[in-house]
This record gives sequence, structure tokens and C-alpha cells, in this order.
Amino acid sequence: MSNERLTPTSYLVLGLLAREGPSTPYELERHVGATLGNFWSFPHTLLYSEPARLAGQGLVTETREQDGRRRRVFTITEAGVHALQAWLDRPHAEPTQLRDLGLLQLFFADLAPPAARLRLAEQQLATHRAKLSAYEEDGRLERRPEASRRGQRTVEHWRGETLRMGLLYEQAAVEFWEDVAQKGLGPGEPSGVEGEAAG
Amino acid sequence: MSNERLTPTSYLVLGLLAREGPSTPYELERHVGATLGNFWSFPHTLLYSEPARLAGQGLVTETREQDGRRRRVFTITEAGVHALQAWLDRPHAEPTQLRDLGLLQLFFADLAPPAARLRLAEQQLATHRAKLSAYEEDGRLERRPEASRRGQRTVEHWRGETLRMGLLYEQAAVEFWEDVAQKGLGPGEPSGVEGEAAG
DNA sequence: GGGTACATGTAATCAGTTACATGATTTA
DNA sequence: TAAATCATGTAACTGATTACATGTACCC
Repeated sequence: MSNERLTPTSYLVLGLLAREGPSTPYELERHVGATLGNFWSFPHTLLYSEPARLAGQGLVTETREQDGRRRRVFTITEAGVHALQAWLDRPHAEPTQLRDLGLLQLFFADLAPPAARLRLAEQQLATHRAKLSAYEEDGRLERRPEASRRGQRTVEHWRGETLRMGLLYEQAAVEFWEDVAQKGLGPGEPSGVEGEAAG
Repeated sequence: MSNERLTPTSYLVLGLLAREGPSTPYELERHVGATLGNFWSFPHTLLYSEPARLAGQGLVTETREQDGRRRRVFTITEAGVHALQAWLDRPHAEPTQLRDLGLLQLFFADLAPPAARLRLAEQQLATHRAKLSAYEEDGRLERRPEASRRGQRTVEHWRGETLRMGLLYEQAAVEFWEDVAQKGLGPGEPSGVEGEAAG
């Protein structure tokens, strides 16, 4: 068993099962959606297929409810716990992937007419502002005093820290796009696309 | 021809071909590596396969050098230019994907022993600091005065803007991890992984 | 009791990644 | 001229996405 390649998704599932106990794919989905899903999307079908794959490697076990819904419940195994801990122990240095269609369009802004640039900046600004508000709202709701006992580093603590980086990114993005919009999107290169086309 | 699904990679290729003119996959790779590749990795084989796919849709044409290397040279077509412009004109609101293994590990920091947390923070701090330095160095090198004529929004201008968002992210990340390290990684939940394992 | 949103899943496809391989230049 | 690095590519695989589909609970 084991030792196929494990992906970030694998560790996400293993980690959640280790921390939250036996879960259905739907529960995983809810949990992810409320946390990491804020900046790292995991389509719901992934949370069905990934546990199944891990089961094939003996890192989790699958059981099925007997009643109506017959939901699939996954439980982490000893082997799964070990794989998870080995990973948590291993430092790595892969750079962050920052995938943003808006930035890609900005990169090619010289190929777009000024009107499109303006729309881009406004759209991005609106999107990032909305996201920022959502983070702030979220943070306000869950600041339960007893969760942060002095010195103790609880689950909620790390959850909060992780989300804070998402919030910091959105803050930076808002400032960035404000700056882009303000510094002007005015006339630049001749409006059309160059690069003598063939065909 | 055309009208299969176009991905971000497609638009990257189309945009580069439109702006830089006919290019080989290797030239695309160099260009990407020096710009977007800083925060959005595109494995080099993608820059071989993607133009080929676009050729199948009539958005680019492929020619082959006759001499020794017989390199593949891709040129954007009229249809390709139109597809690109239509995309640049289209606003969209997909949220940024921020994929960072360090954040994933931080999310599960309560499952790791304090020593591992410490290593995590140090590793991340080193990585982000290095990346930040690279951005700053890069920015210093290319600040050629004539590139930024007043009011004109040149290719270099947008390139610079795009990279600036990458830099802002790294700045935020450095501050974030400094804060994580400083606020303490000390004792929290009982060290081991819980979540009663089965199997 | 019909609509709507929530919940749960399967299956096919394909974009992206990994693995592999070799030719051309430069440098020691 | 050997080694190292740069340059160029093919092919296989698979994780992630898309499309599809249906059951269950709640609300009007």
C-alpha cells in the first residue's frame, strides 16, 4: 500500500480527517469552503475522488452509511497519520502560485483599448474590495474571546492566521488596483493589436 | 476551426505572439520566465503543446525552420487576434488563486510539533525574503528612463505594473511570516495528531 | 404538493505535469 | 575534447475540471 504520489489535495484531506475526525466528502467541502477555499479553490468533486484515491493507498478507510442517504464516510488510518506527519515535518520551498486572470489581462493591457483597461481596473477593484469585506466580516464574527487563551495556540488560532494571509493579499490587491486606476489608464501604444498576423 | 475552450495559457500564448511577433516555444518560455513566471509557473512543455493546440483551432500557424535546429515558429492569425481582443474586452470576476504549500501547512500547524512549526516559519521567511530581493533587484535593473515617457503607457509600463503586484504579495508575505514567527509558535494543542485513526 | 435550494454522487475529458531524450553551444 | 549548460522536443499519465444526474429537505 501507500507511496503513490501525494498532492496538496491529499494533505488537505488527510489533515482535515486527522483534525475533524471521520467525515463525509460534503463535510470536507463545507470546511474547506469556509477556510482555505477563500483563496484556493477545491471543486467539490475533488473532495469525493481524493479520499477514494487515498483509500486505495490505505491512508484512509471508507465506510458507507446504512440508512437512506448512504453517505460515504472516510476515516484516516495510522498510515495516513504517518504520511501527514512526515509531510508536516518536511520543509519545502516551492514559491507561491498567484493565479489571477486580472493580472494576466493587465500584463497585456497595451493590446487593449483604453476603455477596456478602465473596465478591467474597475472590475478588479470591485472584486477585491468585495472579497476584502468578506474577510473582515468573517473575522469579526468568529472573534470569540475564549478561543484565544493566552499563549495557547489552538486550531482556531492557526485557522485565523491562515485566513489573515488571504486578507493581507486582498488588502494589497485593493491598493494596487486603486493605484493602477489612479495613475491613469490613458492613451498608450496605438490601440489595436500589432504583431503582423498571418493566415 | 476555433471555438474550443481557451484557457489562461491560451491567452498568454496569444498575447505574447501578438505583441512580440512570431516566436518559438523557447522564446515564449524565456519571456514568461522573466515576467509572469515569477508568480505563475508555466512548465516549458506547456509552451510547446499550447501553441500546437491553438494551431489546431486556426488561431496560430506553425512553420518549421529549414536549417539545423528546425525550430517551430508560431505566428498569430487574424482569428487569433480577434479571440485575444474579445477576451481582453471581457471583464470577469474569478477570484485570485493563491496556492501556497506553506499556508497549507500553517493551516494544520496544530497537528505539528512546535519544532516543525518553527522550521516552517523560518523556511517560509527565507523563501519570501529571497523572492522579494529578486523582485527588487529586477526592478532596479530595468528602470530605464526613456521607457517611461510622460503619460505614455508602454509595454514596459504594464509589465512593470504586473510584476509590482507580485512584489507587493511578497512584501505582505514577509511581514506575515515575521509576525507568525514573532507572535510565537510555542506550545499549543497536545503535540500528536488526534482524530482516532482506524485500520 | 410543487418549487427551490441543499446534498450527493458518477463519469468523461483534458490541461497540466512528469518523465524521458537528444542536439547544439559554450567553457575549461 | 570532455563536461556542462543551453535549447528543443515527444509521449505518457493523471489530477483537476466539466458535465451530468438524482435524491432529500424545506418553504410557500
